[in-house]
Amino acid sequence: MAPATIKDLARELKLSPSTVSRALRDHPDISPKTKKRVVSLANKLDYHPDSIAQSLQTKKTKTIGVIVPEIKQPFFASVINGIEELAYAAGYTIIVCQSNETADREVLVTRSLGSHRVAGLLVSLSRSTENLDHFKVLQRRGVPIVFFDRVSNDIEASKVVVDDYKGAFDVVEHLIKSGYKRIAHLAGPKNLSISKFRLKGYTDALQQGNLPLDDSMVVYGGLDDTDGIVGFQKLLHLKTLPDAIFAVNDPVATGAFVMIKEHGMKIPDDIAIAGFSNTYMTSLLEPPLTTVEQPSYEIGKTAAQLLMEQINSNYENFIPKFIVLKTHLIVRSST
Amino acid sequence: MAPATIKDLARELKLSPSTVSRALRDHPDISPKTKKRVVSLANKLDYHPDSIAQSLQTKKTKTIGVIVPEIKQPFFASVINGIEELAYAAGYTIIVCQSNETADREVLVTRSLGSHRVAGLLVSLSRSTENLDHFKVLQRRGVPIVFFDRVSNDIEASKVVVDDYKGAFDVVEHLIKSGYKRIAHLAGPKNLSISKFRLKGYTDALQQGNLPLDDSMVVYGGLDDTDGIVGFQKLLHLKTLPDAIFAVNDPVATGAFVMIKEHGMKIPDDIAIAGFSNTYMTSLLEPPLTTVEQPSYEIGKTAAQLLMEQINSNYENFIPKFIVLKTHLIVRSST
DNA sequence: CTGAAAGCGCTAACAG
DNA sequence: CTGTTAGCGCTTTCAG
Repeated sequence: MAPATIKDLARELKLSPSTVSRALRDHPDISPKTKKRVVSLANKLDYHPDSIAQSLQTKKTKTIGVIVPEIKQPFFASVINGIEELAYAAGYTIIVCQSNETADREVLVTRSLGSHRVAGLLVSLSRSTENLDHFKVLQRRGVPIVFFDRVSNDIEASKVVVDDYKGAFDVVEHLIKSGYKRIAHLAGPKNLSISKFRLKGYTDALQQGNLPLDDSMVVYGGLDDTDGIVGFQKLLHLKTLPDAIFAVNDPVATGAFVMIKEHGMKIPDDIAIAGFSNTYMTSLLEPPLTTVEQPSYEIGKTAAQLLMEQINSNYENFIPKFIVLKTHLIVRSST
Repeated sequence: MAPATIKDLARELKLSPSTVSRALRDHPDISPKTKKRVVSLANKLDYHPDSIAQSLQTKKTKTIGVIVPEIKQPFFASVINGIEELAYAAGYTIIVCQSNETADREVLVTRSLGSHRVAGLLVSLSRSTENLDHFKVLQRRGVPIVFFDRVSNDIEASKVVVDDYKGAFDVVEHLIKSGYKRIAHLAGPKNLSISKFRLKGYTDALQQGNLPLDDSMVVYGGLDDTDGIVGFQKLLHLKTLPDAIFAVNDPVATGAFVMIKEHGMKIPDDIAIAGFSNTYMTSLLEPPLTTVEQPSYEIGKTAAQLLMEQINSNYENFIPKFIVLKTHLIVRSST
């Protein structure tokens, strides 16, 4: 059974489609009596406006696109929850896409979202993204974009991040104060903003703590637990082992964590370890992991908030905002 | 800058819009020469078809709606990945919505998806859903729906589940064979299909193992770690404590796990514990958790596959399929 | 207060 | 092989 249309209502009520349309949207021109008749029939026939047709007409949709590297990363799942809460309250639907950490796929989904005429875009960059032209095309069309967590300087747009620098600095400072002297860093992909800031926080904390910088103590890798495993194995080749490790994020920390134990070393006595994000599972490890809390849900809400504002503004002379949310050191017994 | 339309291309090439439209879609009627001209200009102007307009015309969209209770549950995140892979390969976009485990919200997002004229729906029921009319409305409109994991008998549709009964039976049988005599069950919400089957697997395994059924050993709750915490506390009130616990899923098992340790009991010596799903974190617990592997990614792919078939069929005399995927017992040292 | 007419961007007969 | 025409369901002038 085909869904009821405005025409159906009009025919049945002996009104014109335009009148029905106005009545449905509570236009002041329409008499209360007519409105009641229209609304009551609409309910009876279970009428719902065809948002496709609406969009074609108004050139606007009530959907916003979200691009994340991977849904399965708990951090992003939580960000999406934040986005959804706000978007939903504003009557928007979200389309979630994954770049699977590849630039190619990111370009494709961005285009697809553009073709869907999304009202705006919320993006966390894939780890292999270098070129941002695919986003600029949409911006030129007037599609607002807000970046979060993984951002780039090569594009003018509002951005929401956490203070990765300070988060990293705090955790390394904590390690130093706890007496660790040889602190290694399992770093993330070199081109990611989060990797850079966390690395900088690490080096600055070492310097302030008067500890020597040692390039061999920094191992670059990806962001998954397997990268933690590989990274730790590289550290094992050093002449002198580190006495503490700061990993770029929790999954990497977890991978290293497992390897440390497999090598029969005690945490934190033989080697201490800390992560970044405070994903749920870190609290369940034995010993529980020291980490840095990132307000993931807040990031989502804030980014969505900014996007909504931009959508509802006449974006002539729009000034991008750069919002930095606070992190919070969580000390547990792994350090 | 407004995006280029078919009209723009037509004007520039001195062709009619229909010719351009056909050329773009590689229609056999069009001469190779014309096609080339059209395609090359399209690339130059960065033309992409307006999928909104396409949908309005064809009454079809290339989007499929996905409704899950919560994205943040790793099981569902993984299912979504499976769905996405298949949908994406078939040129479909997915709109992911959460019911947040409430029936009200489920009704709202279902309607919204209907209004978006999705080509089909993939659904895992919220835990408070009793009435399925909101889905039946869409089915009557010809929108195919495939249910997965959390399904209901009250609706005729294809369904994809795992063998919850056997999974539960296997794990409880394993507990019995390992010598445990007083096996408790932290059960899920009573009205969920998965709860019922896992409970039945539990009771049947006890019977086959000649162990007495004891209602006080079955504690009903939700599906989160907090439910595991609460559930375990209820078990503590028993005169004789259980020597093993089978939890309806991993989060519940984890909650109980933490409480057991907090009470100073040893796993598995004082009390053994097993979960269901094989989420990643279960392998990291100390001791690692015995659980039942659910092929979450496969569930997503299979459900999407069924949906695609149904979308591409003339659903006159469509016969719903019921697919049961195998589970796999994973024995670790918590039992 | 209501209606008629046009058009959003695209596709699909039907002609030529 | 290409063009003309009509229309998807809705909103929006412009008239009454």
